[in-house]
Amino acid sequence: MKKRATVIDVAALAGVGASTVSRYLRDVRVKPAAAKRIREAVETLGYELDETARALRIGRTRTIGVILPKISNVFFSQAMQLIEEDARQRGCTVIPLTHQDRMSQQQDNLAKLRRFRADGVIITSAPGTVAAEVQAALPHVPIVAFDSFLASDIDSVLLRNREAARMGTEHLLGHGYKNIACVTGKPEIYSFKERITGYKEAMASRHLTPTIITAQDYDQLRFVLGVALQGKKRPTALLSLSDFATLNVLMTFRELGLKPADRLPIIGFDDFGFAPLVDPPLTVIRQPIDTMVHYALNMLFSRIEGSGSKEPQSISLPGELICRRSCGCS
Amino acid sequence: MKKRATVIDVAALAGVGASTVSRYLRDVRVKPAAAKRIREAVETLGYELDETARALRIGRTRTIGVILPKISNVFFSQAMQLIEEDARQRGCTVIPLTHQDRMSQQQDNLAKLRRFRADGVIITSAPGTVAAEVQAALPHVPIVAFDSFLASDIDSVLLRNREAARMGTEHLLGHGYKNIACVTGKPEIYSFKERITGYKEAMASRHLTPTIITAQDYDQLRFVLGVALQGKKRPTALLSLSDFATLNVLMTFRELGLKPADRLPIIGFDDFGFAPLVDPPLTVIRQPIDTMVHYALNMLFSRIEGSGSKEPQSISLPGELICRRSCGCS
DNA sequence: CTGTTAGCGCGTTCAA
DNA sequence: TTGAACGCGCTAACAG
Repeated sequence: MKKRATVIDVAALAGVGASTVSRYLRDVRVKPAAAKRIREAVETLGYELDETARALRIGRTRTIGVILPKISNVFFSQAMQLIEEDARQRGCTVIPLTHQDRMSQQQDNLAKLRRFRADGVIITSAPGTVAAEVQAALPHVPIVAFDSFLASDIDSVLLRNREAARMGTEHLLGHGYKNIACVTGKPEIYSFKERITGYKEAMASRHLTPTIITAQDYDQLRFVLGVALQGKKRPTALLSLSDFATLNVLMTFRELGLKPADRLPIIGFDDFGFAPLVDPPLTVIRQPIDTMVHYALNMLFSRIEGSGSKEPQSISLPGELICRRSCGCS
Repeated sequence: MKKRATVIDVAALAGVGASTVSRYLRDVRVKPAAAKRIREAVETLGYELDETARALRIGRTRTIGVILPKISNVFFSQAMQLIEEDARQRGCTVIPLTHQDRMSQQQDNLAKLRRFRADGVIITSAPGTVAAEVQAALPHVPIVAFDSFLASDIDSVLLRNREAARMGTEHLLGHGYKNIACVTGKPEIYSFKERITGYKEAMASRHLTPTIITAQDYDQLRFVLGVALQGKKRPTALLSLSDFATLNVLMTFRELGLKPADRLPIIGFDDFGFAPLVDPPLTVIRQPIDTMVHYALNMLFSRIEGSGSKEPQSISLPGELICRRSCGCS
């Protein structure tokens, strides 16, 4: 079991000093003859840079942390995929950490990133998060909030949640539905809160009373939905704030034995593979995930590289209404 | 901008030696009085261990790499979620690296894990992978193959793919369908290859001719499917080897304007949220993802801790047929 | 049980 | 341009 080669071994074999090897590895000018010998030495020894040693020395780990509620979720798994690809192209690795909407777990995540000296972090914060605490937990580490907002002095990129929810609600109103209910899990989550506001705004503009159907967990949500859909003042259309909420609505339709024709018109958030395949095909509000990730990483890396120590900015992108038939359009 | 505290700072403030602090941090016995002073010093200085320095010193990073085709995929995103949770409980962090079924990208991933000194790796290898190369790329690093097989001397955990595909096919045969076609993307992927074999075995046992409907990318698959479903000798039932393939089959049904009643009976792999909601509800073969992840991490960590330097083992778990209606069951 | 000391592998002075 | 020497923050060996 021979040990792995170090710069010193390479230096010895190439007949140069260790620092010359170091320079060569970092693309600093080195005399061509030396460079050639070093290259050969690296080759024969199978030398490979040790990132942990480099990290200790220069204080940068080439690692970014991603704190999010859950990876197994269409929206976040797509975001993670894009983040990983982007980070890879920049020579960085990604550390995903989930908090499952629990503050204590988010604190653990922050502490872990501190110990691992992440160069930057992207965070979709848990409900109840205090911006200052996050800031304090990661001193001098660039942070960008993703799909959530922390404070005006922290970069963020998100969907124009209120506007998107208003758009969806108004589309339904345009079809003549009045008694539109809004269904969502965990209404204390930032983006849901915003969407609820947008929905209420749209309802208020027509002097209609908003109805929020919600529950802490999804089993309970299904129960509440069942009750609401069979009640006397049952809604005539639904705005669902997430793919998961939509799934539960459709499950409830099914459990209630509602035929496609008898199902309530519905618009959901997030476009996912099976949206066109349910009956009737689902009208959704799509989030521009790729653009969101793109902006988020650009902002993060420009902070990390210190190049742009400009004003913190908050980028918000519009949702796109993808009309299929569940909203009442033909 | 004050610098972060180090063990030395803590030691000085507590009036002890640096190694005592180190011992305290690692839960090695320290005199209670000293422990108390150290605890206070840590508190007032806001000291936090530097994992990069520790990693350099002890040669372990408390990090495991996960190489997989793509995160945005129901199966893998669920697996990643479970891996992250499990690793967190063991005090480790996870580095996900995707290869998108490309060998060159997989090589890059392996090299990256080598530079970052990952303590272990879980890999769903790209088609064409040579076990020895992976082995050589990560000398002395425990590896476990997940949802793929590398070599008999490398731990692995996978679905009993052949058996599962046979079971699905036989279920369809039991309903009286003869001309069953198997649809899949990238048939060179390990688990698909195995499933194809299982399908063929089942067909052969009844002296029936197998038909594989496949294509390199999914747009093309949809085209091929369209042709196959309208041809003269069109199949009377379908076995779909992945959720993504199933999605494309259903899309094709839709593009062809087939009414639910006219759709071919189908059994798919992977149970996903919307499976019960398509029309007719989808019969699927569920993979026990949680159990698979559980075994994989147990094996990996027992190698990392060196406790069990026992024989390499290959664990294979049965799939579960979840009968809904798309298979012809009522 | 504790403190002192010597590196882990690298990048970075600084003098040559 | 280059090499020697030092130190990033931590743990392990050793002597007390």
